[in-house]
Formats: sequence, structure tokens, C-alpha cells
Amino acid sequence: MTELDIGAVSRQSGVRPSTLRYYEDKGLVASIGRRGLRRQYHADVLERLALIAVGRTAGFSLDEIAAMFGSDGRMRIDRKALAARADALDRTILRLRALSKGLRHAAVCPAPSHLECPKFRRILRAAQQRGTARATYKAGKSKVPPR
Amino acid sequence: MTELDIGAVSRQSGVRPSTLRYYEDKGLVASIGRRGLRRQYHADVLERLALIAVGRTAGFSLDEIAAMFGSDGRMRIDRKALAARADALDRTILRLRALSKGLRHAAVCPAPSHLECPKFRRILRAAQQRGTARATYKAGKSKVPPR
DNA sequence: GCTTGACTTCAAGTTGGCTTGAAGTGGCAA
DNA sequence: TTGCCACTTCAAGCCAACTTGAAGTCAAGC
Repeated sequence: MTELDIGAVSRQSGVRPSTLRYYEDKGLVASIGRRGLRRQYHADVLERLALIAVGRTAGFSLDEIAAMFGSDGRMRIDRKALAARADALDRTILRLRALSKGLRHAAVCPAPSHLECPKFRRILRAAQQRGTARATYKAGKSKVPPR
Repeated sequence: MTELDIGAVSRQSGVRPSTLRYYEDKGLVASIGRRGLRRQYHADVLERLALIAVGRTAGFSLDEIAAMFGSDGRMRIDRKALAARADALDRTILRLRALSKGLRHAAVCPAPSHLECPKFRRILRAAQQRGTARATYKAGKSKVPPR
């Protein structure tokens, strides 16, 4: 079975070595040994990293993701939690769509101030609805995540 | 014109006093005076807070939002930036939809491990596509926003 | 006049997810 | 066998967006 050096895993996955070590500390991935000091990984790790990335996109924290991998290393997913997360995702999507519409309108609206535009105000209110989800970006320097 | 005490603003907006002070430090909102030590606000501040909340949902950082308010206090929005953000939002939405589908499928899929399900793997790849946007939640303890 | 309670300031702490820096190690090519 | 360079460990640092804690202030009600 193909055994990968940490450097190879990093190059193939786009995940930095420091991140790989961090994930190992957290129990998200496991190395299968060392060659000298260097961690060696089973090729499966690439798939797991992809899974982790997707989980993060879905809004799961690293701890939550770690909890999804059983002690046997296979996924042991709480189907209810998945459905709940999908529901949350759908709510987020609705809000983001309203927001996207609002931004697009604001970009072309001739009103002197956006607050004076009734359409913008309506969209603003719609986007406001409870459900404190947030979309965040790595774009540029702005982090976000926020709690 | 109605003048609001910081406590009133906090209650009506759901934004904590500490956050209001923080926003004032950052130049996002302005108080119009004090009664004793207490900040007093123009009723307009509620609208501005709503705007800030929406901007955050759209993925703007506080600094970026601050830059959108001209020195006159009115919005001075970069229409190009708005359109770009709407585009980014739309891309995020597409990914989140793929993800939502994937989660829902995983929640009912009978395959012993999700990685063995071709449908799940396909969705996983779709959700993977570049564009490092993230959806984050305040749900429970998990913060996120992160960088 | 005294208490109360909601505010005030300022510095420091929190959170999650990493990255960075210093100092060390070891496989491999020359 | 010497050097290189990519790795190693460990502790500390970073980021945004707030929150918390300590110590102080003040308007209003009793």
C-alpha cells in the first residue's frame, strides 16, 4: 500500500505540514509511522482530509468532525445531526440568497442613500431574520469567523 | 428627535453594551452625547446596527463595513465591491447547496461507510471545488469564523 | 444623604484554527 | 563525511470580534 511522506501529503492535499501535525494532535488524522523523524501516512489520509475540509465548509468544528470518526477510524455519523446540519445549511442559503439579491440591487439602485430605497430596506429586513448563521471568507486578510 | 440611552439601544437591537462601545471605538457607530456617563444615541443607530449585522452576514469584516460609511455618516458604497461580494455569495450558495444535498444523502444512505457510497463521493468532490468560502454558525459552542 | 444599579474606563482574556520561531535531527546526495 | 534541507518538537504568537473583570461614577429613588 502506498505510504506517503508528510511532504507528499501536504503537496497533494494543499494542507500545510503544520496543519497536518495540528490535526494529528487533535486526533483528526493518524500517521502510520516514521521514516527517521518524518511522519508517514497511509494514502487514505487524502480522502480523510477532503472529508474534513467538507465538514468545515458545512460549519462543523474540528472537534465535531473528530467526533464523527469512530475509534475504528471509520465514519460513525449521527444521522440526525447530519439532517439538522443540512437544515441549518438550507436556512443559511435562504438568507444568503436574500442578501445576494440585496447587494446586487444596492449596486445598481439610484437612490441617494440605500436606506432611502424601500426595496433595499425590505431586503435588509428579510436578511435579518433570526438564525445567526454567517458566511465567512478567507478572501484577503479578512478572517471572520467570528464566534 | 428620540434620543436613546445605551441600555435602550442594547435592548432594542439585541447588541450588547460592550459591543456597542467596541463598535464606537472602531468608528462604526457614534453616540451623540452623554447623560452623566451614559452614552446617548440617535434613534438612527438602530438602522445602522441592522446594516452592520447584514454586512457581517454577507462576509464583510467590521473594517470593511466601517469603510462603507462616509465621513458624512451616509453610506458610500463601492458598487463594484458589492457586485463582487454578491458573486462570491452566489458561489458560496452553490457549494452549500451541494453540501446540503450530500449531508441529506449521507443521513439516509445505507452504505456501511460514506466513503464507499459513489454518490457521496461525487457530492464530496463537487463541494470541494476551490473558493475557500465557509459557512459558520453560532450554534452551540462552536465558533468558527476563524480566519 | 445614602443606596442602588446601570452604566463607565481600561487592560487583559477568550475562542478556534492555525502559524511562526528557535533549536534540534536525520536520510540522502556529492 | 560532510552538508543540505526538509522535516522534527515545543511554546508562543496571531487574528477578529468580542467579553470579562476590577475599580470607579453618577442619576434617581427612598
